[in-house]
Amino acid sequence: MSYLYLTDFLNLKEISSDLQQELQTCIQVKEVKKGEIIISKGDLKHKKFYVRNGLLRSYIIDSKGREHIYMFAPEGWVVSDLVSLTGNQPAIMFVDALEDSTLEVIDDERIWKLKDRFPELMTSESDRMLRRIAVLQQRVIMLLSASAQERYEAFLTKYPDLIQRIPQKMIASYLGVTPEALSKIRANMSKS
Amino acid sequence: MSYLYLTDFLNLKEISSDLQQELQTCIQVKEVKKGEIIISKGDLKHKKFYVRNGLLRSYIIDSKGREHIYMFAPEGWVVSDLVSLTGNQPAIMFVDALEDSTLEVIDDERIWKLKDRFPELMTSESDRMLRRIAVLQQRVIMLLSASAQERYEAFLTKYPDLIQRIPQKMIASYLGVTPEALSKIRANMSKS
DNA sequence: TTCATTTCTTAATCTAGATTAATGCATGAG
DNA sequence: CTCATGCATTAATCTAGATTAAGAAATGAA
Repeated sequence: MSYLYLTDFLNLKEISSDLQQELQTCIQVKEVKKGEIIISKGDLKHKKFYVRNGLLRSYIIDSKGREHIYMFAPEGWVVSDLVSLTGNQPAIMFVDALEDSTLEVIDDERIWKLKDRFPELMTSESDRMLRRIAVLQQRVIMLLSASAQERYEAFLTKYPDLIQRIPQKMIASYLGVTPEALSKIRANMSKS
Repeated sequence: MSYLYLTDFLNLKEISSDLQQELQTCIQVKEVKKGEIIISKGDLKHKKFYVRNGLLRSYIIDSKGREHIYMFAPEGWVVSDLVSLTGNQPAIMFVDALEDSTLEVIDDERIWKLKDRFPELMTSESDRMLRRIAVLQQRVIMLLSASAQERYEAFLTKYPDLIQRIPQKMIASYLGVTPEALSKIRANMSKS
């Protein structure tokens, strides 16, 4: 039954049964509990994870010991420390589960080898990268130009379904403000 | 003589003369003067530009009329409003020249058509996207976790050659601070 | 259920960086 | 060369959001 998820992961409408079968050997299903850490800073052979269901987050811990959330990954998203991973570097981020989740561990090297025979894999990867760039671009623009309240409002609009699933203090961290500041903003907003 | 540049753009060591010839038809050299605007917000059929030499920047203008620099593009870089471009949307950014520059205007649709015959084009594009993601990731992390001074110091380290070429107020804009704040930071730094 | 641990909220301060404003310097156009 | 416009600097204020602290509400483990 995981064919469905793979197709989704690859963002391909049509997928040949040949490719389907090959891809089966490139993924491995993994169940994780809420709170479980999947990638730690320093990990060397970390992986890419497709979220079948549940919710993950990736975050850094800065030099002063503060946590900053880089992204959330609900169902359908892929998380990893992409930059470290492709550069064969130790991870600089942590990834953990905010909910019990079902993941597909992606064996990227194996998929890489299929690219000659299935060029559509390249297209799919480009698509996914472009979407990541779009998210990051928007994030940079918001951090540069919008107030804390504006960033929160944009988050509400963009990810309305995530609000109920993520503790406020983590949304605050994602937005680059303290939990206290976000609380004040919310109080203000509900007044007017 | 522009073969050299194309090869560089594609990030390929070896390039077949067949591909080389095809690529010639996909680029067009363009000279721009300092101050010239190359992409404006709202533009529909905007392009991708490879900077052969010179220096460009891309920036947005927010709802309050403030300018925020999204990136600088010195020689060897590619600029465009990538997200809008691939989504066939009107540009949300401006791109202009900070120095007289020589550009290669890239006809992406035409290159796209070559991808079946030259799969190495896909690899090259993926590489470039990944590097863009790496830059954006670092930018988000800095904006979330570092003080204005720390961001400036990181900029100095990462782009030492750009300092002399870019007015201070534009570096300030890139870092997300006012020119006055950056000036104070620099005064502080030179004291100690 | 009960207790302990987080999370959220409110409030009093504090501070990095914004705003405003004035001055001296470059730089480029004529 | 001269003037005008924009750039960098300094300084006086102001403010969004940080910090600190404490209590209330929610969550979770035993």
